[in-house]
Amino acid sequence: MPSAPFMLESFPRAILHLDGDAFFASVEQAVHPELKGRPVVTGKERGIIACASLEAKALGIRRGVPLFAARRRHPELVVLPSDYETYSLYSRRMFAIMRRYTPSVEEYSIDEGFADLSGLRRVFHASYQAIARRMQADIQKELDITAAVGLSLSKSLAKLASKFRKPAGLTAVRGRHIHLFLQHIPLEKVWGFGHNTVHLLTRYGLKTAYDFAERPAIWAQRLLGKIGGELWRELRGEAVYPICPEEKSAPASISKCKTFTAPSANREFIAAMLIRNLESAFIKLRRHRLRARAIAVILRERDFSETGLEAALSRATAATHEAVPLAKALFARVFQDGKEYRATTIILGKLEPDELAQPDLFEDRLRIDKLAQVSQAVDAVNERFGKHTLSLGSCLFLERHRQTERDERPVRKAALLPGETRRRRLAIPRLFIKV
DNA sequence: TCTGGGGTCCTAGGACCC
DNA sequence: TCTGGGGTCCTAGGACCC
Repeated sequence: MPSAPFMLESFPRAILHLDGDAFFASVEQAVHPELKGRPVVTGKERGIIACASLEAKALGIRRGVPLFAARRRHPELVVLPSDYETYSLYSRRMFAIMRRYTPSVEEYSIDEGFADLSGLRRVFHASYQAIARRMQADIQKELDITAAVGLSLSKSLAKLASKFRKPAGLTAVRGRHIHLFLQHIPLEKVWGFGHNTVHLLTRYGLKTAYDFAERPAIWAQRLLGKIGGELWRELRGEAVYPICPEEKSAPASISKCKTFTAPSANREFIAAMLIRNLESAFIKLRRHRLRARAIAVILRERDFSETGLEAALSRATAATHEAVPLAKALFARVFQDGKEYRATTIILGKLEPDELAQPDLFEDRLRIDKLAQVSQAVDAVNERFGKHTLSLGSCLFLERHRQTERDERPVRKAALLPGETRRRRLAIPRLFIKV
């Protein structure tokens, strides 16, 4: 296949993508060294593998697989519940190490980040690869976990490069080698090409990322819209997507979804599950010091099809009780008798900072203040004694269905560095309040 | 691969207004 | 109460990500 380097008009950048290897499982092994060398998976609490250690991956175990299936074939698996507090602690430490080299670090997810190294060769008297290697070495030495790194001219290319040699690899793709690199990359590996897009591109006879990048720009743009045009440029080495070093901004929406193991047609039960989701979502909303102006209710049927409705609240609120009537009304319109459902979802949307909320002259101040106080008191109790210790009377129904499960977490926790904090939880019986 | 949970962004089309 | 063209806002739904 004839191929020539892609010509770049803008000044090339040095973008690094760092990806923690089997992050959750590796952190567990770092905190519990006795688990090293053993096949470890996390996700016990959901019954689905959230992360598989390198040893587990070697056995063919992948994330998303039901635990019982993996366990049946591999009884030696070490199955752990997720411990997000510790994972995010390690995540913060990992990004802190990256930021020693440049402030231009983007925390893309808990285990992945980007950094813009452009112009740093002179500062460090080292090549970009050498800087990347130091970063990797720091992480391995200080955190006892490994990370794969990709280095190239755009985020999309750097992300492809970091996946090229895993675990712990370093792959640099120079401008003049992009066209060769892309010939090894199947379409589905490209960040932003999902199932549907790959299927569409395949119908046009494309197989690799190179096939896509080698088409005319206008073709990509017309076929795949804005994203298509952007990815086309990114894959040719133009840094279209900037590194966003800003703190993760407030979320645009907060959702809570819960699947019940056996699909159910029981209206009362499903409604109770939904209100439980609503509570969880509002707890998270208040933790972010936000108010919601809209809520959506979605029900997932046995066949995985979904129906839902969204509606605006009469005012932005952070009090669960204010949203209950609307949630129930939406539920009544979405729910169909006789249909079996397997999951409920609540989405809080149109979020705004809590402190901006202006009281409306005609509102019932007393009632609103009271409800706000109730929510605050509930949060305080739950914060101290565990989520859902106090919940709405509407959830009482769930108590009859609740299965008691105890976590068998290993007792040891990661040691904290000065200035780091961790929240503690206490288990006490659940209470219910009726409003 | 029979499928968990939490997000973001884009686009088309309708409602409504001049 | 016949009708062009354009703008904005909103919602539903698709697609994708980790």
